[in-house]
Amino acid sequence: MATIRDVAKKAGVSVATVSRALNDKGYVHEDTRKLINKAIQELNYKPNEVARSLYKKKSRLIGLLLPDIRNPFFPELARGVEDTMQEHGFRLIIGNADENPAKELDYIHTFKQNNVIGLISATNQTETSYYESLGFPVVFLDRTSRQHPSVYADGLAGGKMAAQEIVKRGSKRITLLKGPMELKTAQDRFKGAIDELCHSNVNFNVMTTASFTFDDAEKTAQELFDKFPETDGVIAGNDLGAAAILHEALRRGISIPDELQIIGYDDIPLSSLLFPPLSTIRQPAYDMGKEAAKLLIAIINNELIEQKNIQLPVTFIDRQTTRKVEDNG
Amino acid sequence: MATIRDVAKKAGVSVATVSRALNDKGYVHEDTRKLINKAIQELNYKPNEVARSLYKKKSRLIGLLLPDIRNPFFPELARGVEDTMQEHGFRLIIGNADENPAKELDYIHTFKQNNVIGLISATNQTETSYYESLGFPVVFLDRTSRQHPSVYADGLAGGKMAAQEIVKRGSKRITLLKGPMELKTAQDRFKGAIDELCHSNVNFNVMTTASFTFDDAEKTAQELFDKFPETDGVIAGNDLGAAAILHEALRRGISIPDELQIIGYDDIPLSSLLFPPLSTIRQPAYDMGKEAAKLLIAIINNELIEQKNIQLPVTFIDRQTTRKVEDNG
DNA sequence: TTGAAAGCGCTACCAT
DNA sequence: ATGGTAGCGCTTTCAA
Repeated sequence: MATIRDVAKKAGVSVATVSRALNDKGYVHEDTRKLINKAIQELNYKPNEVARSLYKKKSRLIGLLLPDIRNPFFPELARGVEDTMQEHGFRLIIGNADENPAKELDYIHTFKQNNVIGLISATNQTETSYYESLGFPVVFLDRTSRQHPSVYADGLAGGKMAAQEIVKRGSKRITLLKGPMELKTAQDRFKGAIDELCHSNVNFNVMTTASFTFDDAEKTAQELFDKFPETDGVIAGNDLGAAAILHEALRRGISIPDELQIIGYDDIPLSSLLFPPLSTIRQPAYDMGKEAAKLLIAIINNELIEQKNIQLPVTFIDRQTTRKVEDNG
Repeated sequence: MATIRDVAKKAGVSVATVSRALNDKGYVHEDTRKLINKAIQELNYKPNEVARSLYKKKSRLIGLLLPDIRNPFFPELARGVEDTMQEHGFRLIIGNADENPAKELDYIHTFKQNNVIGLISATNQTETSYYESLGFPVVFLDRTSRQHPSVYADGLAGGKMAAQEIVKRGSKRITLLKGPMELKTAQDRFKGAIDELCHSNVNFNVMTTASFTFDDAEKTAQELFDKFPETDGVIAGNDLGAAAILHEALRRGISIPDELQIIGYDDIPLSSLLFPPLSTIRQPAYDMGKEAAKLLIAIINNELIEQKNIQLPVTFIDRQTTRKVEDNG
């Protein structure tokens, strides 16, 4: 591996000059620059980012912490972050916290020890103390926060919307699935839904799901039909949960959406691939990632931030697990 | 951030002694060690990995390069790698190459510039020259290779198995979906299937899918039913593709599995959540990730490797997009 | 058993 | 416009 010394020697200049040429800082004569570039070419020289980072105490690396890489919502988020970071010359290192505080802390250390220049965290932990005095800016993604900059979708509105749409379409005995307690975003959408349901003229009951994983989704689905067989409308905590409900309903020969309506949450790519395609509340995952990246970059560049908590709107995606609305006039 | 100097000062010893204590190298008196540990505690000292890495030219970081983080197969792979690496004290940095050679190369540079100690690559590019003379070991995952160590599932057997099972269950006019040309693993399973089909007594035709993405899967599904309406059995290139076929078939009112049988490939978590649940050839993604991690660690530790190309078996998962087999005697 | 000092590759200050 | 050099935090000889 060629070093800056090798380049300097080959170009017949000092390392200081090479460094200046490399970073476009200070004066470098045009001819000298050409000499240097030639040497760089010939040696296939790439600056050692570790040495750079050691001196500057900042790398070009951004940490991205995901709670569960297996939930399709998060890769989508990650892509939004990645694409934006790429454009701005930052590189992403992704950590998967696995809904596990110990792993989360571990990754935060790794990020810190490797001099990341900033961190985007999409984990669910309430333990915000991990993020204090890290020495680099943090943006929370898919999570609200007062103290830290954050990007999230409007969960209250989303929950309300889900309830409105399913009621409007005629469900009378609704089961509302409540996501994990510790997940603030899940609680928001739950709260939005329950508010709306309380103000409407329908019966409903509430079931709590332990987590947003495949396994728990399947368990919850089974339980739902055993406990509340008269349900004619389900508002799920996320699309994975909705997919499991849909699956179980079809298995039991329940006709969708005639006997049972289902509304999911997230609009993960899989949702349109289900049959019938899933009606859901769409969170703009990719855009959320993009916004978080832009926000972090702005902070890194010390731009003044007009809005450090960005809330993105959600939309109802009217597919085929809900009936066509009757009134339209 | 406390440095090793601070610790040394506080403990009243030299930095060299602290370093020795830190790394369990050379002699350190028990009393001195206690003093040092106390200082480390009080200062909440964490060694700077960047400085370490600069000197040793090796970090504790492992690069993992994924072709497409949105395809659920890869997060599964990643989890296998991650869990094993975690156990051994290595940290993972994940890059998403997005099926894009430029991004792939870019990540390889990032890994190199950040002194990763090893790399696991699950990308599809045939461009193996990127991986020459990197200065650290590389293990290919979900990809065969002669020159480099690799871990993959038996695609030939998988394709053959898919064909056998669907023929055994009575499909007579089969459409075989062929994955992207540049994807060696896809070609293997295709080859396995077509070999078997040629030796059997059924008609079949072949359709090529552009890529293994959600969008292309949907397009291919539409096309299939337009072009080959008489198809009574589909062997898909992967589960995403199979899900799209299933979706389109149900949309057109085709009864599954009575009129049409479908076999997928991968067994991603979503497959059992579809309705009817998808019959598929299972690749042990998590285990593949684990094996790749173990192999890389062995190479890093200079252990002698008895087997540098590890092939894992695939299995047929008999769910409900295939009929029950008739003969069983 | 311990410490002084060199050096990993780079940047930035200060001379020239 | 260019170069010498200190120093980022750590590990590792080598000497004591």
